[in-house]
Amino acid sequence: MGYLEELNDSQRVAVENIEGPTMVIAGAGSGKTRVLTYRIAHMMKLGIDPFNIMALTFTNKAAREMVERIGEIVGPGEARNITMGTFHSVFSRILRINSDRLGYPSNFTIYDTQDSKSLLKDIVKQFNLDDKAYKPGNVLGRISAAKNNLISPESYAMNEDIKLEDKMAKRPEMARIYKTYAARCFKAGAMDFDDLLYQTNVLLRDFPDVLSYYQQKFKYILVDEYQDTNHAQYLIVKKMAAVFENICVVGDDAQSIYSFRGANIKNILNFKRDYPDFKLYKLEQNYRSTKNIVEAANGVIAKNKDQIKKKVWTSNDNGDKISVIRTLTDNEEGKLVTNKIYDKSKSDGLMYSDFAILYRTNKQSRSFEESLRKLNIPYKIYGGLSFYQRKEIKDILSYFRLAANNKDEEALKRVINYPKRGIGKTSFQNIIIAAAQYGVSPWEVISNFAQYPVNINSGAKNRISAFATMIQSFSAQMDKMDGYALAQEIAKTSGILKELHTDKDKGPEEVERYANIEQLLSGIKEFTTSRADDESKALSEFMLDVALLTDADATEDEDRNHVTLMTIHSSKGLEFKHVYLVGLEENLFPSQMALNSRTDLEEERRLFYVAVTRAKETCTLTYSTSRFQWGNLITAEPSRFLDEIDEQFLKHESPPRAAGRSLSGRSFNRTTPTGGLNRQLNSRSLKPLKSVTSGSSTESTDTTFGADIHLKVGYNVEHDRFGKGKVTKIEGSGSDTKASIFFPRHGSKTMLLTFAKLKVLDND
DNA sequence: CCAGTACTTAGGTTG
DNA sequence: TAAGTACTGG
Repeated sequence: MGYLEELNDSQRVAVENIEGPTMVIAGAGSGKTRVLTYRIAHMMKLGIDPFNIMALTFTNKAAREMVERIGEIVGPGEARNITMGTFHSVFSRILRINSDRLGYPSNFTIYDTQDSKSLLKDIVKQFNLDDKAYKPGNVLGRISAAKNNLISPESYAMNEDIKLEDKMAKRPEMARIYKTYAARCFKAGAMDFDDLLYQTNVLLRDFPDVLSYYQQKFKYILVDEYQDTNHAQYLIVKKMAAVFENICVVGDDAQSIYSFRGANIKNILNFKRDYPDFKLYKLEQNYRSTKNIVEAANGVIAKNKDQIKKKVWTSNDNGDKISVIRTLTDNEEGKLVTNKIYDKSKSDGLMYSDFAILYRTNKQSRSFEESLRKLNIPYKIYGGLSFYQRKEIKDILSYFRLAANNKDEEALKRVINYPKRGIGKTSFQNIIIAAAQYGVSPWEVISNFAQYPVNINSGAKNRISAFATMIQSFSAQMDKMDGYALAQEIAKTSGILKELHTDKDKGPEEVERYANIEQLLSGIKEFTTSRADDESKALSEFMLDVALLTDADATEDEDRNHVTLMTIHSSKGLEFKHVYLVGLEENLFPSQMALNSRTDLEEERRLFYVAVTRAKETCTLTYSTSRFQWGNLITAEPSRFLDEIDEQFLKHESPPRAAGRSLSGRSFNRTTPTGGLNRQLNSRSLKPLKSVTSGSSTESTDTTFGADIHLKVGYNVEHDRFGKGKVTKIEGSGSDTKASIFFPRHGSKTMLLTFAKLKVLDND
């Protein structure tokens, strides 16, 4: 068992003691994942059947990587039999198997946040309520909190405290909305994210045989990031572990940063109460960061009142002090950080993937994006709008959803008139009203007007019926046709491809939208071809988990050498050699909303702790004295967290001022004409930057960057999507330069050079 | 029914 | 500022 020798003493005992309730408190960078991985591998070495192990992780990616590493120790075939994944994905699978108990179809749709909000908006409108008081986000948050605390619509309506709260918040009709929302979801055969946990609880509560089955099946349960579980998750785990009590939770109370979505830090503190004879292991040696970083972070987190006592330490070198840099504007902050990354990568011969820019809020990414683009540095933004939430992807997925589950109301709403087929809002509204009257789903109305008369003119009626027939024909193919073939068929027949393929306005965004659809389709193809013979290749199978996938889960087989931009929240569990933590200003970090309560402020502090401890070698903190917010410049104060770091760990740098350091003098590292541009486009679609400089920027030039790919008529080029082609025309100038290119396989395209992913093959 | 335009209002983190 | 919505004229 050589793997045991790779562990330090405290890690090893945590790996070896596999029986009974166990809590592992793991400081930042203390090898938590390694312990979890080896513990499971060790269990299997001792003869425990992987089918009896359930491991709940924070991201699907973490689960995948862990299975892979366990596979290296015990053999990949066996490792695959572990039930491993996020709460949401593991329990959605369990719910599909047992859906009939709850009256849901096994292919129930998973509504994402967009779907939920859209439905709530409808309901608020239908009830004629004030949409200012009942904003979809707020209403959903309220329902979500209720579900996370296992409060049904009925008990919600009867709870006096809740009634009072809602009355105070000027939302007296909340109970009615919750009830209707739940009913509409149920009728649509849909669960929202919170339902996946809520309904699992219902399942385990109301069906003792089901509970007993899973209690016997999962003799060993492991939960990662336990500090971020909410009440619903806590109860599921507790029930399932009740018979064998072989439950191992791993976490760090100092890194609890998800209370806003119901995470309850008390779960970790109450473990002792639930399992009095539990074993506690602490991992306190940090292997990741320098002494300066570890100790600076310790000093800050010590200011929190509520925490489990531990002393994180490291035997690593002192390393560099933490840099603190002030800039005058957010744009300057962007340029400064980008320049530093450029310089350091060159002087130290580093990969761009050694660098991360972390921020509190997604919108801060903008100034860094702009600067990185200008320096041609490849980057990837994580979070924000994920691939699956893009409009064109959601549109086509809605067809797939609707074909798989006709009752899916939100999918129907999305595509009944997309592409345009003359079915307007009023018609659809009347359908919804009729559906409510008859007590059926909208789909039943539109597929059977004879039985459910609706007040719609006959022309629209015919068009709707034609639409319903089309969907039915897709549904009929669902189990017969190969998923990829059906997806293609739907994309074509629905008119989506044509819609995105029209000859007019083929701007870069249209081109990319089309490319995204193609990417989705090729993803489906990959899915069907990778499936074993005994596994279903149906499109519905592909759809099962799509709503649960996030950007962080995307496999990165392509170019990994990019700077990472992400929120601190998404950086949890990751590490980078060089971390730039930006926007350290009062009201931004800590967030303005966290200033009113001690618990909120402590969570911000934990967030700061998480951010700093991502860094292995250097950590740079920046703040700006002014910042653009909603179009006007606001002044900003440095964050209190800067003051909370002991001066001995800090070095204050002054920003390199304009003299001789402006970007314009620097050459863009144009090794290949398209080098960085490609990756930026792959990373994320970005609108053309109209004026790149704004505010106080001192920068003088923003030349025809990107457009100076030296193309001439007659060149042969290669495009990521369209393959090889020949340039037939060049028009416009500067960043508006357009080229017409003839692709033998796709016809002639006109594209903006600034955005086209072109590679020049030759110039004969 | 649709497309273009004027207007309003954003508080933050995610599966 | 920018995105999303409501309105209005065709």
